[in-house]
Amino acid sequence: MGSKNCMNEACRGTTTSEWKKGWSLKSGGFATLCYSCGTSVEVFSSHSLVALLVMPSASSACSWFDMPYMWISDLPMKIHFSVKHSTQRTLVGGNAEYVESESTVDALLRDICMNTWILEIPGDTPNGTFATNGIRDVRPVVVENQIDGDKFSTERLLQLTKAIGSNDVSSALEQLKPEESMFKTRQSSKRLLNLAQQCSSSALFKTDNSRPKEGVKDIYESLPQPSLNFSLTAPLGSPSSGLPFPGAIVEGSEQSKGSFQQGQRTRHVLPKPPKPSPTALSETNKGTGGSQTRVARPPAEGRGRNQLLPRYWPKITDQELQQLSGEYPYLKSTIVPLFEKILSASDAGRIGRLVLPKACAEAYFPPINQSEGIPIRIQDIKGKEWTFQFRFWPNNNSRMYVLEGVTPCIQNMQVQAGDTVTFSRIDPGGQLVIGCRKATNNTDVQEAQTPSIVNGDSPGETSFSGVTDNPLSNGGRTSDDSLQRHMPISEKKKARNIKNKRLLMPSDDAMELRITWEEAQELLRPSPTAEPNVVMVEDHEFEEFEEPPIFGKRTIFTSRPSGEQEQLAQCDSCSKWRRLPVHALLSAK
DNA sequence: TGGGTGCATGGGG
DNA sequence: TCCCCATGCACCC
Repeated sequence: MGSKNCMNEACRGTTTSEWKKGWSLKSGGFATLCYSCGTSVEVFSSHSLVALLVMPSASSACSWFDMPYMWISDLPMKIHFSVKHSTQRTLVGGNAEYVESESTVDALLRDICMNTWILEIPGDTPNGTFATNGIRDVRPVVVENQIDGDKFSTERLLQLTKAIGSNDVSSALEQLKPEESMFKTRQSSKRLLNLAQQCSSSALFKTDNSRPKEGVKDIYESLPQPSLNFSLTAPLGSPSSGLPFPGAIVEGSEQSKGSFQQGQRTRHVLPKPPKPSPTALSETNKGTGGSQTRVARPPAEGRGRNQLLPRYWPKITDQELQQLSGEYPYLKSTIVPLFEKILSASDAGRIGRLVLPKACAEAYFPPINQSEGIPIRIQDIKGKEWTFQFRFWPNNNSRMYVLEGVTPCIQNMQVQAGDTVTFSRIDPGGQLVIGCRKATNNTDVQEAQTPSIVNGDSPGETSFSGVTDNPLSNGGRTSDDSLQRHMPISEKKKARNIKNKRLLMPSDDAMELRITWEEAQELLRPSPTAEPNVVMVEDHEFEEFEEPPIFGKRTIFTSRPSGEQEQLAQCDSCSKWRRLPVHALLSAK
């Protein structure tokens, strides 16, 4: 057995009181480090991390960092990290040569924070990788160093660092004056996009020093230009960009941690929202501006995304996206809407099972092989984390995916059947987020309430009272449940058969029909083009029309000089008042 | 007996 | 005709 060397190239020590495990190695196992280096790695891994990305001209800040800086191979930048530790000064210097877009830096830092990166310690340490191990409490701060380096003073850095030290990222960021805002030039946007894209396309970087840097440039060239939509809705990737990042790997040690995220992030793509089309993949909120346009967005790519029905496409406005982003001050810009579903009665019922569209489940949730499934953590938009059981049932040679245990969450969000639950993902990181949207019109509600609209009405009645009953408002048991319990089987089947959505009409229309025949009569009027024939019936003169009456503006009843009642309706075309056709009157009686 | 669980059924796309 | 999925329902505890 040969002598051991510390695998930190800067050390290479051969003697130590204790050998420690360092970063994971491509070849498996961990780097062997001397006690000192190993301890540094431990400290780094177990404490909050503060990363400051600064422009090269601020490289003087490097003198502050007391840890090996991280060279992200294949990326045209260096990031210096240091450990935020109670006994240590928290600051980092570094240089990121290509930083422009706030959103991309956010994405980068977010990824650093929430995922595991394999970072290479600079120098000739081909096997020297370093895992950040998804440090969750990282508070990344992006600090601009203006091209004019004077604006980015050491003093300023210290100010910011002080804020950081209190773990108050917001205040640290707020201290950044607008003129200090980074990322103002467009010059390097592509490179930054690429950077963030690479960061987000894999939670785990495998570095490869042997790869020529030209490859990076190729990726730049194929990147889309940043835009609001891009930054907010588009995952940082594009199929045409040649992603996944060629160096991306799924490290075995981390696979269990987020395997499904890996798979997605290496391929995800979210095309720009389609233009609102009259064919109804979109709906626009009344009286709102463009930012409120609710657009059905083809979701981020996932397994089987192509099979995703448009009805499950997330319909989310830019404004909502921004609101979502607002929930994550430093996570903004990469909330990726995945899919949504209008809650059915059974989804929102007491059983607590939310049926997931199969394609969505298979596209965006971890693959499961066992029927009992796996627990899955999903945050709501308030950041509260819920654990559901994601599982499936065999069903006709297929599967039926459900989320179990959703009742508390459903109740917490105060949603009910007809409301929409949305599933999004924070990228990078892959954290699933569940949100909700209240039904904006009765159609959605009614659709989900179909079971309540069963033959509860006796023949001859014209009431559509079932429409207004919300089955979820009383705990999910629908009114027809009790009815059906007392029905013979055949009647039950009949009742079920009536649950035909195509027979339904929007509630507004139904409401229109919740009137008496007398009231309906007032709405009858002759067709505008109809010419009456005057007929005498039992000495009474009636205008008779060939064409049936139509529903329209209310009619009025008047009395003739003879004392007889007649019904008049105003003609649309000529505005003249006309008598209603006799058969309308007769049938009304 | 009531609630939970898992599968079956059947309408509808 | 196939597949999805909302919901029914039998079984179990």
